[in-house]
Amino acid sequence: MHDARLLLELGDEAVRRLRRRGYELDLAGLEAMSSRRASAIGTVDELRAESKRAAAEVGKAAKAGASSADVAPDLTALKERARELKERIREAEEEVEAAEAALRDLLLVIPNLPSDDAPDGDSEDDAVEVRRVGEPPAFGFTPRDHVELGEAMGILDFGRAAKLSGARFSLARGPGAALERAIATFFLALHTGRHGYTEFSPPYLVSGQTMTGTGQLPKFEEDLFRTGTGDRGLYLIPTAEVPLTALHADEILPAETLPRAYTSWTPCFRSEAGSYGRDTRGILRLHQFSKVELVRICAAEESPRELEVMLGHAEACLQELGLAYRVIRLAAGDMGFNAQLTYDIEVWLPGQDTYREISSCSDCGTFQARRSGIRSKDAHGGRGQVATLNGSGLPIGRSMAAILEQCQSEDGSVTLPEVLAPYAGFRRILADGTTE
RNA sequence: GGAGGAUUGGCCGAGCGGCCUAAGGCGCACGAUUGGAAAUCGUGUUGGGGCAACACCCCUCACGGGUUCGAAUCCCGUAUCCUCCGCCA
Repeated sequence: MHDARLLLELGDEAVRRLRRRGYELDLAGLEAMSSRRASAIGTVDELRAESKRAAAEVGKAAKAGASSADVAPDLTALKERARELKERIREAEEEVEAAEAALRDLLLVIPNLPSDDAPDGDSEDDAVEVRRVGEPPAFGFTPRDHVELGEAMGILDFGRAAKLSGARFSLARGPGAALERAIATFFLALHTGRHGYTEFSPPYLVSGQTMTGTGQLPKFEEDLFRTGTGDRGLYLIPTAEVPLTALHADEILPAETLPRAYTSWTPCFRSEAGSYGRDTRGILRLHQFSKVELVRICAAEESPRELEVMLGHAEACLQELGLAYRVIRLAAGDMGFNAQLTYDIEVWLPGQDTYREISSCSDCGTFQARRSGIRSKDAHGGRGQVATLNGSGLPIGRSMAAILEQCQSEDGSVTLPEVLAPYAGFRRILADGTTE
């Protein structure tokens, strides 16, 4: 959420930057709502001050009345005046409430300002490639995709997943399930051990308030799974970013404890409304998948640097696995609601003969922190704004797909990256699903 | 699900319907003292908002209502935590 005052200070600059992501800011409307709120608050404050004075007078008069009986009529008049004031305060408060609600409703749907580093455009075609790392493997045969490989080996079973839950679910079996666990554990060990992240095991069901704080609500309700009993409604997290970022909602963090680096391996639930027909094959786009997430909270001015650091941590996953990938910078109009700058990492998928998204690392600046009330305080009591960043480090399913496809042999076996063997307990999955 | 108890500032902890502009302590910051430190002394220290303003004003004692001229204090509701019972992986 934006600070109305900062947005107004930026003025036409804000309009220009938001236009880059296809949002038309009504500056005049914002200005009007903002000053309506300010004047309403001013009115209430004045009336309250007067009311406090009136109450004090009544108190004094009452005390005086205890010693002389003839002040009683005076006292009644004073009380009457105080009562009238209260009436007027009530009316003025209604106006404040209405003005604040109107302003907040507007602010909540304005997306973050894109950084000037984000290229122009509004589609994935407008992204700019930053670098390519690793060589896509050259096969002397036609590489199979992960669905073909996984089903042939009997480690992925889409038919039974559909029987259980319908479309867009997957089921891993035997070495497939072990491989998922191995990948996740490997990523966690890398981030907690080498990159200095603190691991969390958070709730997967969170309140609407938490979803609002991280910006999923009110705009993206249709993307979420909702559950509840009685009148209690909870949402299934679409990513661990939600609980990890909201952890410190309404808290003031000591500046010297920044940056905070958090990681968590959780299931993620997404309705994928609006993606009908896209990526219907395999484990690339599911209603439920698991992911190791990275979240960083830092001083506001550090966020561009922190983004590069976090991107490096996500890239390290692929480098360690020896997988070919590239990094792109998303166009202003193609970024998520909260982001001011986003890098995507795309891994090479031989089965599709293309690079596909495997990680999205975003700098949300102060946008998300303001919305959820995360602040900082230095040793001298000075208050500071904090920035939040989040990135996948990495999703398990897509990582597994990339491993199966990039590490396959002509005989239908898959040789795991060296680093995974200790976690998986085997180094190869043969065509018949046995391991060695 | 049932019965009781609790919720006060960064932390602990007092608090009679008006002098709560919240005692006291701890912690922290700054200063004095010191060769330097400890100890000691002094000062400051909840967080928001209105405003050009560190002036002034308003709000904030879990949250939301109510009673009252006036609520941390009384009443109602909600949330969370604790204890016990029930159920349960």
